[in-house]
Amino acid sequence: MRISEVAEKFGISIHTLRYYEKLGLIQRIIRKGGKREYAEEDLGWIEFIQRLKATGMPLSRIRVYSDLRYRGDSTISERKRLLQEHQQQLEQELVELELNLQMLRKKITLYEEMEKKNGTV
Amino acid sequence: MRISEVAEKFGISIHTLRYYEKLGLIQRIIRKGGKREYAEEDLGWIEFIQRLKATGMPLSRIRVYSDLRYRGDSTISERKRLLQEHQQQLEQELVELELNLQMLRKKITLYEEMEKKNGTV
DNA sequence: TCTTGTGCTGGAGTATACTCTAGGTTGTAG
DNA sequence: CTACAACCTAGAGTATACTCCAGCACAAGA
Repeated sequence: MRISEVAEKFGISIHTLRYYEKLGLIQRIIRKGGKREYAEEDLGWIEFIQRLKATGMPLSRIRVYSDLRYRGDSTISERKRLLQEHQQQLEQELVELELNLQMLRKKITLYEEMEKKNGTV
Repeated sequence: MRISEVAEKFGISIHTLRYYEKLGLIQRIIRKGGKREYAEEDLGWIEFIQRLKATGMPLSRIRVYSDLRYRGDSTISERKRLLQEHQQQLEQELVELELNLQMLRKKITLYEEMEKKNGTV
C-alpha cells in the first residue's frame, strides 16, 4: 500500500505518517525504489497507534511502546505493564469526565430555568 | 485573595492565571496598588474554567463563553447553546473512550495469555 | 522525450498552552 | 529608612503535534 492510500484509509495526512516514522512510532517500512510500501502488519500497527492516541497517550509514550513492540515477544510483560498503567489512568479520567458532564448538565438545566423565568416575567 | 493564594488553591501557576487574563478568560479583576485582588466570584469562575478545560474545551472556546458571561444575563441562551454543543461532543467522546478502553483491556488479557503460555512451555 | 503525478528528504513554520526572564514596583517588618 | 518578599509587565522560550515547503527523483502515459 502506498503512503497516500494509507493516509486516506486512516484519515490522517501523508505528513503525519512520515512524522510518526521520524519519531520512531512506525519502523521498518519496506521501500521500493525509495518509496514506502506499507504491509498488512504496518496497517494494524498504525490503527493501534490511532487508538492509543485517541485515549490521550502522548506520542513519546507511544514511542516507548513501539520500541518494545519492534523488539519482539520478549517485551510482552513490559508492554502489558505499560498498557495497564495507561488503562488505570484512563479509568480515573473517565470518572472525572462523567462528573464534569453531570456538572455541565446541571448548568444547562439552570440556564433553562433562567430562560423560563425571563420569559414569564 | 492574592494571586499566589489563588494559584495554590487551584493547583495552577501564577503565570497561568496571568496568561488566562491576557487571553480574556478572566476579566475585571480588582487591583489594589497595581496588585490583583481576586473576589469570591472570580474564584467560582476560575473553577468553572478548570472544569471546562478538564473536559477538553480549548481556551479559544472558553474565551467565547467568558465574553458571553461577562456581558451578563442577556447572553444566557447563547451560553446554554454553547454548553449543549460541548456536552453532545463530550458524550460522543465518552462512548469512543469506553470502546477504546475495552480494546485496551482485551489487549492486556491477550498479553496475559501469552505470558502464561511462555511460562508453561 | 517531455510532462505529470507521486514520492522523497531536511528543515522551516504554525497552533496551542503554557512557562520563564528581565527589569521594575509595592508594602510591610525591623 | 531600608531590606525583603511578593507583585507587576512585556516579551522570549518551550513542548507537543502537526503542517508545509523547496528542491529533487522516478515511473508511466501522450
